[in-house]
Amino acid sequence: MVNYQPQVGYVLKQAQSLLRLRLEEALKPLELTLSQYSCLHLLRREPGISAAALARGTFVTRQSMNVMLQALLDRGLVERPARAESGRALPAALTAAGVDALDSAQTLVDSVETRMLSGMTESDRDALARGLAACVEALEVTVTHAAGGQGFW
Amino acid sequence: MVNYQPQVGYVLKQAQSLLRLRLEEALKPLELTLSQYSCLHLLRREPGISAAALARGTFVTRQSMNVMLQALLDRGLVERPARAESGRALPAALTAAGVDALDSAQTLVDSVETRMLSGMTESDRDALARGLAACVEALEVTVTHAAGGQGFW
DNA sequence: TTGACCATGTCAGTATCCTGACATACTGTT
DNA sequence: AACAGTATGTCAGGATACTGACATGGTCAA
Repeated sequence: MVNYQPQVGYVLKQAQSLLRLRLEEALKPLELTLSQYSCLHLLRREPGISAAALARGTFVTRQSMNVMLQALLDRGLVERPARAESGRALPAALTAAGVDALDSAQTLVDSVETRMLSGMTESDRDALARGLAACVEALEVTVTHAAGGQGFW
Repeated sequence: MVNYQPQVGYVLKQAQSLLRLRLEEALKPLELTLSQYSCLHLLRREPGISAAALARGTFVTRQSMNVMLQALLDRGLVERPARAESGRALPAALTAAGVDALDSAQTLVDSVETRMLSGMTESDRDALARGLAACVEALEVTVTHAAGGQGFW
């Protein structure tokens, strides 16, 4: 075998697929999808964020994010003014019910992630996180804009 | 900050999203989806494989795989008998055109992966691959069945 | 042989996400 | 002030993947 690079791409896809599956399973009792959880999580971290910024932070288009936000609005987990005070961006924020739902979800998500990282040493986890971060950096074209993506997980 | 675990999950999602994006961009000139490439790749590695097995190896359902296979059949990249000689499984295989398309795609995919892993040492790449493999193992419930998923990337 | 069990292929319906397009509001340059 | 450029929200349409269900074919135990 000449190069091992292909293995990394496949294992990356495999790990993310499996993690997504387990997280969806864990969140199912709460009637939350993984994307919705990501949205709520980012909303707690950055209250008043716009839908477009939410979309960038959760790796979906702003169109998809607005559909998702509408569902969360209908369920009373998120609130957003009908009109912006200044500019076009409509600042979204969690409601009290949204905070409660996120708290419940966070426990389940943390449990899955802890399971995923069990059996690894602290330095192993650091190496993994740094390796993945290096991949992201290498795949980014515009480094300037990328700096806006603050880790919120 | 108490625990770093959440960071790993987020960066994992970020890396996979970005890799997927770059691969889709790279494959676009060939009119191939990343899922279609994965399908062709696995078909070369395991000729005569069933659609259900293809689905497991590419992390989609067998229903989705059959739709994808139909498209590849229509384009003449894959061939599959109308009836099985024994059992229900219909063995699929690449056509000559399919091999050509895969060869072209492989070059593009390898280039993206090489870019992703650039700037990392050999031991960094090994650590990354081993860390991801450990995550997969920890998230699997049935280890016996999982052994069927041979890396084919 | 009979029956339960499992894997595969397939059909139907649904959900989610995407691309393309347009109008609106700010920003910076001329 | 006027203009191009950028960012946001939104509407419309299509592509892709999923869940649920059913029939078929093979396997294994009673």
